[in-house]
Amino acid sequence: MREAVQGKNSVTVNDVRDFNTDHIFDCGQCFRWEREEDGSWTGTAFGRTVNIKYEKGLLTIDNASVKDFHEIWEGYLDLGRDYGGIKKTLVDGDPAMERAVDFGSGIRILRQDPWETTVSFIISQNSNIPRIKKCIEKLCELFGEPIGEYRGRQRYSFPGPERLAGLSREDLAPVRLGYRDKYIMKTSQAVASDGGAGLAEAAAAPGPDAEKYLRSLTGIGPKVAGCILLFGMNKYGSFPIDVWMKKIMAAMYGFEESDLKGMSAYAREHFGSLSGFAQQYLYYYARFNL
DNA sequence: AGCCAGGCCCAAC
DNA sequence: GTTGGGCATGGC
Repeated sequence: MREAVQGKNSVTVNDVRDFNTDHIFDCGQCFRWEREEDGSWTGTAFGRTVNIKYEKGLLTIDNASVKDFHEIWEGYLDLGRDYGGIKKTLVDGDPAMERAVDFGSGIRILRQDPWETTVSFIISQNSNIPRIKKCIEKLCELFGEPIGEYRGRQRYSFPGPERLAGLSREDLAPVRLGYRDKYIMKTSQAVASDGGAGLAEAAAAPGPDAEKYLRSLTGIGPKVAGCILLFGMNKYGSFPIDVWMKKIMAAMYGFEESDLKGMSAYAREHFGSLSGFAQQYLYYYARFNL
């Protein structure tokens, strides 16, 4: 457990390494964080809105208590993990990976809520990040719970499966989900049908079992499942491949962009249980350099 | 204006 | 089991 110091409605943590808020919140793993003028980031997770600032080893979380820090943010930000060690392992004998790791050296894989991650990545398919963010914010405004005002704006929680399961296409129309509306409806109904037990079991199960459950839901194929496994279920052997990953795997490792199987096999062999971390360094590098 | 986006479903091989 | 067309919408 990290030592955290209570300030005026804020918490500070010292000696945080391998951490960069721009890398973390702008690497496509989360959609509810916005960059402020001063370079800090404001966002909502697990029903709380905070502002996170990082400078030279000092992490400041505003609108949070030490209790919140240990209950939510320490885990969410994955502060217990040795990213230095992970990077060293990945970079060893791989100059391409070294470039990617240097570029996104402060990336951390957030430990997000499984349900929010599931819905978010169903929405993400065949879309782009600015639009995905807008859809999710609208979804929360319309169907989440108001959780108080922060920095001059009312904030909303992410709506649970029971709430979304009761909605019609007409209800969802203002969210502008396009054809994904029926995926959200069907998956919400399926998850709510057992009170979320199936999803919770999947999150606690080994990767392949979790993937089987996710693939049984409507609107979740291999790529979306991979993202949910990685960002919402702590399955770090997952290596989701989207169009950007195809491009970077072609550019850096010489694959044909159509050779998904080859890419997956390569990740399994060379990155193994660290495939998810490798994927994030490569994805972030691709997004800003290709 | 037109192409593309953190793809999936479904039908046809 | 693989492949290809269709899909809603908006960012750029």
